[in-house]
Amino acid sequence: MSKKLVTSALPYANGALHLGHLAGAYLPADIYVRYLRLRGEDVVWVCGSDEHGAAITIRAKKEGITPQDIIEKYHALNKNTFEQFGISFDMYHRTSAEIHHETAREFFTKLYERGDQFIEKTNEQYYDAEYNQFLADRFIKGICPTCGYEEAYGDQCENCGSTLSPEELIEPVSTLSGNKPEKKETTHWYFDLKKHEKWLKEWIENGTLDGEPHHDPKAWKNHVVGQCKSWLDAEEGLLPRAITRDLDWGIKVPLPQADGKVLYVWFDAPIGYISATKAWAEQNGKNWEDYWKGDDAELIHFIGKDNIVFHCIIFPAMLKAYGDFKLPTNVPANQFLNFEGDKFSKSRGWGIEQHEYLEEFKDFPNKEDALRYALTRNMPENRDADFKWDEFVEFHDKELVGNLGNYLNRILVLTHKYFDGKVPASDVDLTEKYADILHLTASLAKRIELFDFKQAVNRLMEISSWGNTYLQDVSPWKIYKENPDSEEIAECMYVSLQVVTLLSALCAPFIPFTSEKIRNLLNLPALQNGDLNDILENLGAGKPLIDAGHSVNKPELLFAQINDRKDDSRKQIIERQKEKLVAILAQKAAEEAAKFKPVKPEISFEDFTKLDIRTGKITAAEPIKKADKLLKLTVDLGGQTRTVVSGIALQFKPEEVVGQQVAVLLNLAPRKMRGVLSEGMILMAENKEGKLSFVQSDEGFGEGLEVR
RNA sequence: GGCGCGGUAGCUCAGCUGGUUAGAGCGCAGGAUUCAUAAUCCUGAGGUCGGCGGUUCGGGUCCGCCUCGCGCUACCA
Repeated sequence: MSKKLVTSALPYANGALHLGHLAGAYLPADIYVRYLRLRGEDVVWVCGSDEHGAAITIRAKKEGITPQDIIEKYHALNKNTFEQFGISFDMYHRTSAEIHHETAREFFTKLYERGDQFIEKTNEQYYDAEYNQFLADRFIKGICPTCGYEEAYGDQCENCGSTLSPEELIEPVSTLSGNKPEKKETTHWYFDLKKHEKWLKEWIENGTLDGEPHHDPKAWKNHVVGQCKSWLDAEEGLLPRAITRDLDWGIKVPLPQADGKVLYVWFDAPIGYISATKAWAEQNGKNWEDYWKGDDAELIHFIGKDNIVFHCIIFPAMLKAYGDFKLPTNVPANQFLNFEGDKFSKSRGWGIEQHEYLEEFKDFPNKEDALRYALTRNMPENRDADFKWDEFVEFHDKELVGNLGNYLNRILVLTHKYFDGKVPASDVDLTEKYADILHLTASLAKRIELFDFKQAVNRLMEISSWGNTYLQDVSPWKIYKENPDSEEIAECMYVSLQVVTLLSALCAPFIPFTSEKIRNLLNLPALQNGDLNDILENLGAGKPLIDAGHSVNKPELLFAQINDRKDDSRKQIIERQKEKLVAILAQKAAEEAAKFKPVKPEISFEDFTKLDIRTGKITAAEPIKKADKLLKLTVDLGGQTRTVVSGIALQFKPEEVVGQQVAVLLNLAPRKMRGVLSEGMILMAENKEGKLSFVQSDEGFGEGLEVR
């Protein structure tokens, strides 16, 4: 039997996870793994906390605590929350563990010793002399060259969103000492991805590895293969990627000349899958290598779409460079889940985190499965999806309550009513009765195997729906009025109890808590690994899944309706969530209205007079090739005309701006853009929506006049 | 501009390697039923499958062009 190793993206131990994470990489993997276990497969599912990286140290410094405090907090929170949702990892490890440090160092050393995998580069980087430390991008703050924001980081300005490098910051400051950092030479190692480009292309596009078939590329999701191709087909190809950083939090680079350097977190994180497997194997008396290197080993990564390139290109390249490791047979990445029409955003409070949900819904019966179901039903498998509370309610009340829960309840009530809670005997031909549900069951299984969980869970409801329809068609309550001893009643209940038993097992991967409840109500033993095989076999052979004479327990409701006339407590929980969103929107609107951008640092009058701004008129305009946003403008300045390139093409068509009065900054250093030399800058005002408006003098006032 | 993903009923989405009258759930209209958590079941209305062209006996499904949405990327002095 093949050995399957399943991984889910390691959550960064710097914060809690929201519903989008759950729907992206953990819930689908849980469904898949639970299913495989029920089929008796040899499967191991590993995950864990990703606990390195500069973001954690920065946050620690800001909050006056240690990085260790942070990772302890979030490792515990995330691990615990996953457990509560029934996310059934075989191992939830952490990258701060010694076994991981060893594994990652060993991995690095092996590639280093191969000699041809890494490129060593020395360049100048900012250094904080007081702290005796090189500064990672995020340790440097300064003024954003684009928007003038004073708190921009060395990698990104959080005000305008532009991507920066530390060198671009104006007046850079170390966040450690607050001093101006100095430049100093430092050496780093880069992974030479270019060497792997050729076989990666083969592997991704054709599914062949070393000339042998490896996997069916058509079985991979379109967007996964597409994004990989987009990288592999890029003009410049795959660029070398830095594997080391100057930082004191992480895995020390195992080289004598690399004091004060750690492995870049992206390099050590995926190796976490390996060390987690080692830890699991140690605890369970297994050999981890069977799952990573064995001939019959299969590797499957569950991730969100932001991680595709790492798991389909970079990590496979690392594994191949190391040698012996099997590469993933599939990477069923999900897209993103939005929340009520917008992206999840912690800072804006938009969305709900997993542990928050558990807290807010603590009085909501079967809250774990209610959410698991809603997220599965609307999983972002092939495109972005949107989580809405109204949909949550609809799925819950219509499908879990009305279809599944109600069906079980009907069957249990009738079994007690007519047969004293015992499964009646019947000589009905089950093969014939099973025809439809056998087909649906096979389809459900197939869909899970294809990572199509949304369709799979639909099949589950279709089976329940088949049961409801069948019951309605026979209507034993009608027959009972005429002839209480009719064979037909026994037959109908006998068949229905088979269906309910089938549902108790088939629902387990999706809604495990409910599965357990149904098993209890049916007075059946808890499901064991491999049980689904027996069930499928009996189903195919027309044999009963629950025997005549077996006693079932008294009915109990599986799910309590949210829109309940007699009890609005659950509806109130939902309403509270919706109200929170309304409040956030209102607050946001208020803030926007009151916002006044901070004034830039004071300048002297002399500074101002350096600017030479004059009135002008656009006399010609044309688009620039291969540039979406740029227009080439010819501006009449009275005694002179100039060519100015302006980034306004998204909002203005060339013909619209001809004749436009403008103000032009004339003494700005000329600059070539997309092959056109720009000799000035058109002044524009920009509103909150990003809409542009020309700054201009009155029509006919004149060209070339100075603006002061 | 380049690359990728997507555009199917009012809404959310299925439609495998091209093949008979294009499907489901919700919503809507009508009806049946009472075992059941105002649950269930049946019937119906509703789609020029983003647009144009091509390959084919036949295209939602393949190819080309266009268009719209999203993502990455270049450009924004």
